[in-house]
Amino acid sequence: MKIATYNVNGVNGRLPVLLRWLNETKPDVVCLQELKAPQEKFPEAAINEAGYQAIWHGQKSWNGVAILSRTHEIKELRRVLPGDPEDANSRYIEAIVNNVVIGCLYLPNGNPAPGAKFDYKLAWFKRLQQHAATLLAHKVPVVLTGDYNVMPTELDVYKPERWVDDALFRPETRQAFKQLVDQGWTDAIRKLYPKETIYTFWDYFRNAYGRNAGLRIDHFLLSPQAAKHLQAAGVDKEVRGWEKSSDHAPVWIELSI
DNA sequence: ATGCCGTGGAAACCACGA
Repeated sequence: MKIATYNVNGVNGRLPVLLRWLNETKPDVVCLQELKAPQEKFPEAAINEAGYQAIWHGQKSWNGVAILSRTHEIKELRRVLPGDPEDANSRYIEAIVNNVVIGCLYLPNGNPAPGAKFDYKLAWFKRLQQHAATLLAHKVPVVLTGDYNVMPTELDVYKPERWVDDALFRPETRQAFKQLVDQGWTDAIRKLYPKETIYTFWDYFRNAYGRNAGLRIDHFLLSPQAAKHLQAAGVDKEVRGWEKSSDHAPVWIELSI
């Protein structure tokens, strides 16, 4: 079972790239973030045509998340992260696919920090920790994936010293990610590649992709019941070099399920 | 050190992203 995550940065503007990537790599399940489309503007027909069912939670202009499945039925569990009824951002959607719980998330950026946006990021992180603990307690295969907007360690940043005050790399942010992982989750990429420089995002400008000035911010966290099935993981880095690409590249794992 | 680029939506610029 191949599961992928891709921050598309606009699902309609990105549609040709998304469809080409789906057709070339054919993941079984795909989590999308930053749809940047209201609920009724999701390109469902084109996704279906490509062989995928989909559930999604859209939002005008910003955010928006979706789960696609090629081979198995999608049973939606929720489309809101619990813990704050006031939070109207579409940043979380969760479903069971092939007996695996798939949580698709778009964690807030949090800049500028400090400030209200950073406070929102940390509060969202706390809610995610609480919900993740609930998921772990079920002792079933769970895959929590998406754009975490966190570089967990210095190995995940091309120039760590330049990012120390940034919301994606501040000590509070890294600490929150570590607390989450320490509940018992496995960071799939780091489990298989503990020492390698692996990025999932490159800025649009300053030739960041050409210079490999990247960040690793899109992650797969696996519950123990999922982690024991982990076979492979990687980044479809070449997609970032395609015409009209997102600033993120797709990331994927393969489970023996 | 910096939104220098890119997207969407409103309106011919602005918010936002990381």
